[in-house]
Amino acid sequence: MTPTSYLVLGFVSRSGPVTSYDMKQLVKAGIGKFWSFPHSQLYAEPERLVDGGFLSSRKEEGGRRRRLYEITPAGRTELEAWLSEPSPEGTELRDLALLKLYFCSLAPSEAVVRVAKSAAQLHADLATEWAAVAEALRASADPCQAATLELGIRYERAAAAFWREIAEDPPTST
Amino acid sequence: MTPTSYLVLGFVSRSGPVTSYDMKQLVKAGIGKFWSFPHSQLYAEPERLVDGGFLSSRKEEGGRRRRLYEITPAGRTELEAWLSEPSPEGTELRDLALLKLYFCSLAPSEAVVRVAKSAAQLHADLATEWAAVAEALRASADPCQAATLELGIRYERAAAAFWREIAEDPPTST
DNA sequence: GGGTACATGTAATCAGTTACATGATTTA
DNA sequence: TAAATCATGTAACTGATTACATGTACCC
Repeated sequence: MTPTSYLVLGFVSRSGPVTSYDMKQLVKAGIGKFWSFPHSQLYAEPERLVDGGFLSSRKEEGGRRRRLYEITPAGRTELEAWLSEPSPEGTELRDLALLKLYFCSLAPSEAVVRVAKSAAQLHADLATEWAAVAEALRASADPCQAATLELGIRYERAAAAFWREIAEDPPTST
Repeated sequence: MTPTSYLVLGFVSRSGPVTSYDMKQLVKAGIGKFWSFPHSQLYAEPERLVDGGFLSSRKEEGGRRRRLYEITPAGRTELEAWLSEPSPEGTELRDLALLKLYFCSLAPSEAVVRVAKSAAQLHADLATEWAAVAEALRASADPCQAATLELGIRYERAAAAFWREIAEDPPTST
């Protein structure tokens, strides 16, 4: 079971019979803001879960003949067990700008400033964008999704501040 | 070119002739704290870069006959171009605990509290651990590496605080 | 001198990425 | 009715993960 497996199990369990395209939309509207899941995986992964007995699938008769997925008892058991057990892994913070900063001693300080300014702008924009999304979620729907976005927003704000500091006083300048 | 490519290019450029094992150690000491690179990639990727003309390799004669890598002019050009251009991608925040929180409406609130408490402890521990590493780096060596870790530390502190709040007032309780 | 941990890789599998391709709806 | 966009997948490739395997140094 990969993270994608649990993502799919969660969507199917929460949103009833869904298609891969539905999940693609759900990703785009929420978790996908900071953890990207390519849509081809949202087509491939449910098939694996059907093979494993965690989902059942059926095809629409008319129209687009889409594949609809539903969770099985085994799938529900698996998901609930996973949700209940602590995660000891910590966070992967994958950021190419940060990797560039890591090697900034190899670059001229103008380059570092350029990268830092662009990152500061980006993270500031993302923070405001997500804040709007979270606001909408909080009002209408699931507080769990809103809470998840909240950590993302806090990260984006911290990142924006951090990159502004780097742009002002790049580590190579000393 | 993948992120791993640039990681390897950066290490080889910064630390002169290095072996894959050296890079494994470098990862472990720094960037690997929040972005994991499995050691098998640190063996595979340099070979790809040699094929592409970005690195040269030679074998030690005596002893362990290890493979040592050095950067070529083409490799240096590639690395410097990459370092100088802004990164528009943003950060991937991959965290299984956060994914669990995203689906917390499917779990009993005791489970959410359990996961949140464990995550709070974990992130608090990581924050103090990295702070020590960053302190050592700041004193002896490269301020760029220390700066990079700094964002990691801020994230860990924010995450620890966030999860404490979740544990106290889980979203499902309402 | 036997065990343990460090060091150095390889191999097999599988997931993830990118690109391609086509059918169905809407809109101009 | 043609164009554009939304919807729904498939295929090829390649990188990442996991597991295996063996050699070397150190320490008890």
